[in-house]
Amino acid sequence: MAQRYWLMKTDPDEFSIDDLKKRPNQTEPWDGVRNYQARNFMRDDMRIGDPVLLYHSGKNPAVVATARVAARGYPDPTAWNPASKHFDPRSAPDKTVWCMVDIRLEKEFLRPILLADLRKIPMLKGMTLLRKGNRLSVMPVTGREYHTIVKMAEKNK
DNA sequence: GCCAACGTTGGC
DNA sequence: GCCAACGTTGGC
Repeated sequence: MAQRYWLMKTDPDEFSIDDLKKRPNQTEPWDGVRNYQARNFMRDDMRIGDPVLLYHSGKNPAVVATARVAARGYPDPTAWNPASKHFDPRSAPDKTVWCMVDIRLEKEFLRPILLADLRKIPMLKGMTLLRKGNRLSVMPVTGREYHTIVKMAEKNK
């Protein structure tokens, strides 16, 4: 299969790039995703080494870094932990409903690339992220989209 | 803080 | 199987 590229959202109040930086190997299991489409991408399509754009939602929404898939899809144990806010009683260790991948930080952007700025780039007009009402937290991006955004970040010195 | 858009649930 | 009601996401 051709190289795949991804964009993954996180609410920085929950888990931000600064949290990711502090993790061992700057790697984190991407737990807590509770959307079937996003789960299917992680379970079925993401491969180790796939490039990922890391996105902060909320205030000043922006792409903040590049990252890599560091582990293929595997069961998300928070789903059967009653103490977790992402607990789902339908899930169990022997009956997985939810999956996650590991994400390793690659390079933090010197300056975040704001969503508002992405909207100004004609090349990015078709991006899933920019679609009205988009709520997916894990989504594919094209290679052209990925490289366009990385170049914007490199220029932003 | 508001609200549009979306996904899920549950009654029928 | 339909669809109204509800809860959540997330931009503004």
